[in-house]
Amino acid sequence: MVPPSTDRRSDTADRAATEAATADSRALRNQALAGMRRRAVLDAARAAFFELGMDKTTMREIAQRAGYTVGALYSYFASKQEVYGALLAESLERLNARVRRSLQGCTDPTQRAHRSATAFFDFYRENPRDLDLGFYLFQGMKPRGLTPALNEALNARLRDALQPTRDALQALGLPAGQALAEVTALFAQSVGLLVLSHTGRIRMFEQASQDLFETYLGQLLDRARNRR
Amino acid sequence: MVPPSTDRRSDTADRAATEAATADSRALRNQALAGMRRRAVLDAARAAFFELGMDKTTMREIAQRAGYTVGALYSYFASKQEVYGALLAESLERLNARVRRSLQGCTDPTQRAHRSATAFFDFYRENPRDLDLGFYLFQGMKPRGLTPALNEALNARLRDALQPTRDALQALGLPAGQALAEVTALFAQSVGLLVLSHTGRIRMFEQASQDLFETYLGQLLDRARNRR
Amino acid sequence: MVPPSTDRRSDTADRAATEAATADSRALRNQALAGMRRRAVLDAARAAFFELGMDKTTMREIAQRAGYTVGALYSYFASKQEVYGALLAESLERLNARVRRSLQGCTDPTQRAHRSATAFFDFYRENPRDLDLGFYLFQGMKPRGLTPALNEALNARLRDALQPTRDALQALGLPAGQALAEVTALFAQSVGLLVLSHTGRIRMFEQASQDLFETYLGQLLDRARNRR
Amino acid sequence: MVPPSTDRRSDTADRAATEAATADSRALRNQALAGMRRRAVLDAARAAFFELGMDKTTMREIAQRAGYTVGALYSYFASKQEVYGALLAESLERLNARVRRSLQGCTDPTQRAHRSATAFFDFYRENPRDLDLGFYLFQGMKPRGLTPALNEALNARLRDALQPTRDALQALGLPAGQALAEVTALFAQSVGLLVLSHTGRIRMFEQASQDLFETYLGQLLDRARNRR
DNA sequence: CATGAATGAGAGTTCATTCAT
DNA sequence: GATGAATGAACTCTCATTCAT
Repeated sequence: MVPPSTDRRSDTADRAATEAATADSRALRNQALAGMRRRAVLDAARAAFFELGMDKTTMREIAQRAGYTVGALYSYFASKQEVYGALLAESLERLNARVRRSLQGCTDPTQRAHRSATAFFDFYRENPRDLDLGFYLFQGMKPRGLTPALNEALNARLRDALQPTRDALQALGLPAGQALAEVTALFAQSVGLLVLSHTGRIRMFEQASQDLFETYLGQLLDRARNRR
Repeated sequence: MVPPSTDRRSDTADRAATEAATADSRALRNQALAGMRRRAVLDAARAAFFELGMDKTTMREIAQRAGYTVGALYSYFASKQEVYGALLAESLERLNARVRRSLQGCTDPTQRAHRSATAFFDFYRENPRDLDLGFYLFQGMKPRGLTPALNEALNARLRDALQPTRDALQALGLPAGQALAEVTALFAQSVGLLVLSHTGRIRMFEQASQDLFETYLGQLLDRARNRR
Repeated sequence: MVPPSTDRRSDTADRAATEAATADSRALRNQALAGMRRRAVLDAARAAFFELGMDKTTMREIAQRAGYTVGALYSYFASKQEVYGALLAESLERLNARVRRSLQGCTDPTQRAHRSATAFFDFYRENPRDLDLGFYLFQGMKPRGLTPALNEALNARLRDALQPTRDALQALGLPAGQALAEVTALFAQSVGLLVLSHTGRIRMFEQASQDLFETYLGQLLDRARNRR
Repeated sequence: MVPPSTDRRSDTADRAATEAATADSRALRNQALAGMRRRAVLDAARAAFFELGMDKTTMREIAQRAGYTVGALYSYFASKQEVYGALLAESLERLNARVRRSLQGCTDPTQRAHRSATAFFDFYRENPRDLDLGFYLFQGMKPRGLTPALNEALNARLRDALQPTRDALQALGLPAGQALAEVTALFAQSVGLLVLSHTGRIRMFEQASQDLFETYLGQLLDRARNRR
C-alpha cells in the first residue's frame, strides 16, 4: 500500500523520527492538558457542590458543568469520592494560603497568634461549604472512602494551617505541650461555633459566633501573656 | 359465661353497655399496642441508624429489622423524615433526663454547673450517633425536611438541656447576659471537641477531648467565681 | 351456670321467644341500617370522587369521609370497582329524575322533545363528574370490572333517560327507526360537545358548547316537524 | 489504508482534520442512532399502550418491550408523561397526513369537505387508541401533566387537521363564522359517535356510528350548499 | 359487622459506574 | 482520552385488599 519512496532518507525512518519527537512533545502536552482538564473538572465540581450541596451534586451535573460527558470524568477520577478528596485537598491549600497571607510583614507574636487564628476562623466562616467538605468523607462521623494515606496527608495540611498559631503561642512563652493544647482547644471552639452557626443553632442562644470567637481568643492570649 | 341479668336494664341495653366497655378497652389496648409498635419501629430505626449511619438506613432496612414490610412502616410514620424527627426527639429526651439525673441532691452552684455541663458533654461523648442525629435533617449544613414547628420544639428541648448550667452560672453571680454567652461558648466548645474527636481529627493533635473539656470547664468556673 | 328458674314458663322458652322477636326486629333494623350505611359510604365516595377525581379517591379516603375504617368498606362493597358501579347506578337515577321532572305538566310534543333533550344535556353539563363516572369502568375504551348483567342494567337506565325524547319525536310524526336514529345522533352530539368542552378542546374553536347544542336541537326539531 | 500525504499540511493537521471528520460523522451517526432508538422506545410504548391501555402501561413494561432496562428509558424521555406527549404528537402527525392524503387531486369543494371530514372520522374509527391518546394527560377530564406550550402545540395540530374541512365549507359559500361553527359541531359529532361506539354505548341503540356520521355529514353539506 | 394493622406488589424515578466503540 | 448509552440496584412511597381479632 505504501507507494515507492523517491526521497533520500527512507520515508519510514523519517516518519519514525518525526513520530518519536511528536510522541515526546505530545506526551508532555498531554500531561499538561490532563492537568488542566483535571483542574477544569475540579472547578466544575466545586461550583456544583457550592451551589447545590452534597446531595444534588451528581456526576452528571459535574460533567455537564465541565463540558464533558459522564464517562470522561472517570478518566480523571476513579470515583465520586476521589473527586471530593481532591476538592478537600484543594480547599486546604486555600486555607493555608489565607493563613500565610494574614501573617505577611507581622512579627509580633501576639499579633501573629491573633491574625493566624482569625484567618483560620474567617476562612470557614466565609466559606461554609469548605467546612462541609472537611466533614464530608466521614459519614455518620466515621471515615469512608478515604485511604489512610490520603487521610494523613489531609490531616497534615490541616495541622499546617494551625502551626503558625502554635508557634506564636510558644514564642509568647507557652511550653510546647500547653501551646498544643491551647491550639487544639481553639480549633474545637472554632469548629463548634461554625457548625452551630451554620446549622442555625447558635442564633438560638442569641449570640453572634464572631463575638464569641473574639472573646475566646482574647482570653487565650491573656492566658498566654500571663505565662499561665 | 355471663349470668342472666336480674337487672332492670334490658338485655339489649346490657349488651350495648358491654359492647361499649369492650370497645373502650379495645380502643385503649389498641392505642397501647400501637404505641408499642411505634416504639419497636423506632428502636429498629435507631439500631439501623447507629449501625449503618444515615445513608444506608433505608426504609427497607428499618422494616426488616422491625419485622415489618415496608408499607407497614407508613402506618406509623408518614415519611422517612418523620422517623428521624421522632428519633431526634427521643434522643433529646434522653439527654434531658441525663442532665436532670446528674443534679439530683446537689445544691452547690459550682457543683451544679460542673455536673450539668459534664452530663451534657458525656451524653454525646458516649453516644456519638445522637450527635449525628442532632445534625441530621441538615444536609450540607442547611436545614431540610424539618417543619419550623418541629424545629422550634427540638431547639427548645436543646435549650432545656443547657438551662441548668445557665442557671447555676447566674447563681454564681454572673449577670444573665454573660451567663448566656458562657453557656453558648461552652456548648460550642463541647460540640467542637466532640465532632473533632469523632472524626478522628483530635487525636491528630494528640489530645484527649475529655481533658480539654475539663480544662475549659475549669477556666469557665474560675471566671465565674471571680465575678468576672 | 344458669340459675334455677322461679318463673311459670321456663326461662329457656321465654328467652327463646324473646330472642326470636329480637332477632326478627334486629334483622329488619340491621337491614335498614345496612342500607343506610351503604348509602353513607356511597355519599362519601361520591363526595370524594367529585372533589378529588378518580385517581386520588382511594379506599382510605372514602373510609375516612364515611367515618369508617378501610376494612369496613368491604362489608358493603366487594371492591373499589363495585363502589363505582353503585355510584354510576345512582348517577343514572338522578339523570332520569331530572329528565322526568323537566316534562312535568308539558304535553306538546315539540316542547317535550326540547325539554327532555335539554335536561339530559344540562345534567351532564352541570355535573361533569357524572360524565366521568359514565366512562370510568371503561379503561382505554374497553369495559373492565363490569359484569355483563350490571352493564346491561346501566345501559337500560341510560336508554330510559333518552326514551322521552324518542317518544316525543315519534309523536311528532317520525317513524320509529328515524326517531331512534335521531336520538342516537343527538346523544352523540351531546357527549361530543361535553367531552370536548370539559377537556378544554372546544374553546379551541371559540364556540360555546351550549350554543352549539341549541342549534343542533333546533335543526333536529325542524327536521321532525317537516316530517322528514 | 491511508496513503502518505504529499500535501503541505502536516501529518498532525491531517490527523486533526481526520479526527474532526470522524468526530463529525460519529456525531451524525450517533444522532441518527439516538433518533432510531427513541423511535424504538416510542414504538414499544405505543404497542404496550394499545395492548394494555393507559394504566397497565408502566415504564417497566415499555422497557421490557423495547429491550431496555428501566433506567435507559430516561435517556430518551424525562418522564412517563413525556413519553405520552411524544406518542400523542406522533398520532396527530399521522392524522394530518391522512387528511392531507385524502385530498390529493381533488378540487371540488363539496368533495373536499366530504373527504377531509371522513378521513378525520375514519382515522379515529380505525384507531380507537389514538383517540384515547388524545384524551390522555386529561385525568377526570381535566388537563394534567401537560406544559401549556406543548398543549398549545398539540391543539394547533388538531386544528390543522380540521382546517381543510373549514376551508372547503367557506369555499362552498359559508361565512367564516358559520364555517367554524359547523366544523366544531362536526368535530363534536365525530367524537361523540366514536366514544359511544368504542364504549359499546351505541350498539345499545342499534345504530352503526358510520351510518350516523354519513347522515350528519350529508345534512351539513346540504345546509352549506343551500347557503344556509 | 367492624377494626386497622399488615401485606405485597408495584409505581416512577435516580445515579454511580461500566464498557464497547 | 472521550463518548454516552446502558446497567442494575436502589430509592421512597402508594394502595387495594386481606384477615385475625
